[in-house]
Amino acid sequence: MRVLHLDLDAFFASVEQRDKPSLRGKPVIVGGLGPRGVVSTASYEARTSGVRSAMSMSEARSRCPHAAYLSGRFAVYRAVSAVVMARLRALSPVVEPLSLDEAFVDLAGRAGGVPSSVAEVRTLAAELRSTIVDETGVTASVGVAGSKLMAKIASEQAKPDGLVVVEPGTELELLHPLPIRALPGVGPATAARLARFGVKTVGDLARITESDLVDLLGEAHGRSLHRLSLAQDDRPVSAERESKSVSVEDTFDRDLTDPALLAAIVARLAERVAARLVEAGLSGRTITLKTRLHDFTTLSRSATLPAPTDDVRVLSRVATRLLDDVDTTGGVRLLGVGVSGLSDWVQDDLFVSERAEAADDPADQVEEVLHERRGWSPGMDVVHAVHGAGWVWGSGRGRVTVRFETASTPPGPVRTFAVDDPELSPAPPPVIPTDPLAAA
DNA sequence: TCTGGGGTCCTAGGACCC
DNA sequence: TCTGGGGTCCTAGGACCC
Repeated sequence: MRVLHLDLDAFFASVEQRDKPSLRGKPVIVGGLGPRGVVSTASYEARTSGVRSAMSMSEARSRCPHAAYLSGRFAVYRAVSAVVMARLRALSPVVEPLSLDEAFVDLAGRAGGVPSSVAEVRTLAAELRSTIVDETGVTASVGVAGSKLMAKIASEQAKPDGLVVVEPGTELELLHPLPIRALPGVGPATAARLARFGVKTVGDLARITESDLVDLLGEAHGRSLHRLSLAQDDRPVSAERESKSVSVEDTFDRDLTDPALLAAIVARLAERVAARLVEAGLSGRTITLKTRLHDFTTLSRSATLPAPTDDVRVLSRVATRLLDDVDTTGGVRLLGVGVSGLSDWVQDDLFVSERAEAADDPADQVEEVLHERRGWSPGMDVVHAVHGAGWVWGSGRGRVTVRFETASTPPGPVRTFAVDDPELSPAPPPVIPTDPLAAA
């Protein structure tokens, strides 16, 4: 019983009810209020009407027309969450937050060590829950067990405002009757696949051999679900997990088609990502553009730089270039820009700084320096003596791939050259369209 | 008016290297 | 000349989680 999982009940809605007494006892739904919003959190009163997280707001409104609909106050939720996490860290320093409203605690890191009896666990958890209500005004459900898997399942069983302790040896009797969706990693697609083999409960799953499960679901997924179905879970509670990507995305109230507008939006998203990177002291090598089309198909296009960057100009140039590879004529409902391959050092040195300061257009200079020092970087404009104007699509291992196109024929052909091809040289970038956003 | 925003992990194929 | 396997990096897509 060394792992504790805590989950705040209907967190966002509870905070709203706490701060506005007139909402108490009433259905409260927090989520996006625009035409394409979805439910983030529904209070228990709203759940009575069948409203659930991730449901479209339009459906929520038809199911529960009398609810209070709120867009959410994330700064407040973050502050409440910080109080809760601090309380957990006071219990044991080994705390792994999963989101604002959820965390694992490794009780082995506690001053008194792993509690030795169920009675001790109950006392500890009861004190924790009452402290949290006192300090924050919202209730928490807690599960305690020997593993992350069972602690999380226990807190789910405890909801709302309860406590479940799984005694050693009783795991399978709790686990096996549950639907497979109770296991982490079983979503709609996996559940549907397994249902075709008559697997509905975790107990059913436990009777499938590991090799059959691997054949059905793939190596990693098959093996891990096989183990979880037997309550075998030795994943450690990990306090410091480094982030692997940073991204920003926007869904538009209506589908957009104007290419200049789309390019300007991508540039703006890149600015937001860059700001987040700088704030976090991070930089990254791979830039990804995400595009969701009118029919909800989702595309991604990415390019990897020779060195990490947090420079808004580089991110913006590369991201807008990636957009050129996407056919947006049918309409776009979402655009996103992400950066991965993160480093916690910022790509910078005296050489780059001096050159950038001396330049009229620092973006050009940064690209030129990147080229001189590290090779061709994606998004860079180039000109080839034979093929004409193009831009760098990718590079590495002695080659550089260039996409050639004109305004009338995007996307054009892609050709590959040796990095030292004398016919190939950097070219001045085109003028970036200024502010068609005003037209939106 | 179906379907947000921020993430993580995995797979598969191709290029390239040894 | 043909055949080959392992490992890594990169890209694209998909499933999943809160």
